Amino acid sequence: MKLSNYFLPIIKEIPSDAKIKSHQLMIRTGMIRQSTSGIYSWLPLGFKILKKIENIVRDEQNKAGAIEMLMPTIQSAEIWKESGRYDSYGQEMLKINDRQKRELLYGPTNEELITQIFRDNIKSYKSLPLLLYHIQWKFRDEIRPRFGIMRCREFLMKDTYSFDLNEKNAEISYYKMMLSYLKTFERFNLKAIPVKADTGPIGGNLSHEFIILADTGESEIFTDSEIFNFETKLLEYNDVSLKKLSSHFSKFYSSTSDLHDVNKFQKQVPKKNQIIKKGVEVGHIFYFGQKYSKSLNAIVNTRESKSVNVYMGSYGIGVSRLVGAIIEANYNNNFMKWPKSVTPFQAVIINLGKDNDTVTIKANNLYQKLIHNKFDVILDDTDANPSSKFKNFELIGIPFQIIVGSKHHDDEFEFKELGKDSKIVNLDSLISILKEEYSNC
RNA sequence: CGGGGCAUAGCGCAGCCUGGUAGCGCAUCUGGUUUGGGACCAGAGGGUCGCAAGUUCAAAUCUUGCUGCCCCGACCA
Repeated sequence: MKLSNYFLPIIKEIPSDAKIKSHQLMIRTGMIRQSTSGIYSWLPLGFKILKKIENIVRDEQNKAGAIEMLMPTIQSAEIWKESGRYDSYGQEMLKINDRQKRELLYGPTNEELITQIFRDNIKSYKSLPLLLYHIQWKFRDEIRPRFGIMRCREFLMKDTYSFDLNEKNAEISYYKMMLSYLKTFERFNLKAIPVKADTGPIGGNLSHEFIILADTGESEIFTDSEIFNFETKLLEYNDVSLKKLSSHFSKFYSSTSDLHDVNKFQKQVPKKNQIIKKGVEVGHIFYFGQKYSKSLNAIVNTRESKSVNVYMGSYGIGVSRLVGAIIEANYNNNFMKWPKSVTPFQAVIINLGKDNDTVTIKANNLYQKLIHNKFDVILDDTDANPSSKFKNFELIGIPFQIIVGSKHHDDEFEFKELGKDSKIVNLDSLISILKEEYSNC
């Protein structure tokens, strides 16, 4: 992509409405623009990052054996009346009437709809276990939206639903998702801590929130530093691995403020290990058993020809919120820096030359070479001042810059990783460095 | 939903108290000089001053109502 052809509206001033860093940076770098309170447009840069995050979430869901589908944003009120949540969900639900005065709603979550689909189509234990997910926009009419996309009304969420024949199997599905979540967040270089959580309006009795530590977070967590001593890389989706996982995370104290037990915390966690920090909730998993399968009548036959209401769980990741959470976790005073897995461009070529001079030709040739090698790069081919180019691309946080100016010879390129000193490399090693850096993404 | 604040050019703001031809900075466009850390000169375009009503010879300015947005709180992914 050439910057001159791209849509990247950068703002020099800090927007007065934006109070936290991720919100400010997303506005300034032209990632998002507010449409109305709590509702945002995703401009090309932000959209690209959002999609990259979405794809990683998708990839890890697929690896865990979940199957993707897509349910609509608009749902009928009927099934919500059946489950009893049409009234109990409260004012966060956006209710809509169509021209026939039919009662519709913009889905805040999909337990009812997926359960309806399940009950209408699955009748046998042989179809179980089943993990279905979709990545779809949700709407929750927050009392007070704030912090940009961190607490907004319309947001992109991945939600998975598990269906099992009994409680024991359902627990396996639950821990599969827990493992999948840990692996997912690691791919963003984020440390997400699973903490025991309140089940809220979703209902149920086993639940973890996944919290990313950040001072601007809205959740407070209490945990044991030992909980971090855990390696998910070698764990697979089998009984042995899942058992290891569940025993590790039940061994150590970790709680949100809702369920926090001060005495237990003091007794169970050695002073030096006590962690009390703020964080951003980026995922939430629930096991709720037969809550919806009973109210919505989702029944399968067992091997013994008995009817059983299926045991279910639901598992959410705030995909759009993750964009903000990743920024909150990665910025410093001078710039933010995207993890390589989600960076909007893998590298930026900053051309400091003038029209048609040798520097510009060199920069264009490099651009072609990198495109040819399948790198996703952006070339700053504008005639802005060098200083503003440097500032802007630091702000945007692309991890690697290649600066092409008149200082260096034909086969010398200035290669700079954000936050580090630049070094001079030739074309071949430039390409192999980039290949190496992006080999895991 | 309670409390507070704001609404004037794309963005950030001044003007309002004390009514009298709409301003500044940044951004944009044109021309020129620049080009390794947010450059300079000259010029240009861009506004039903959130909406509606009222007071007045005259309203961005005073009054009333409405709408939108932001902040604090309770609530929540």
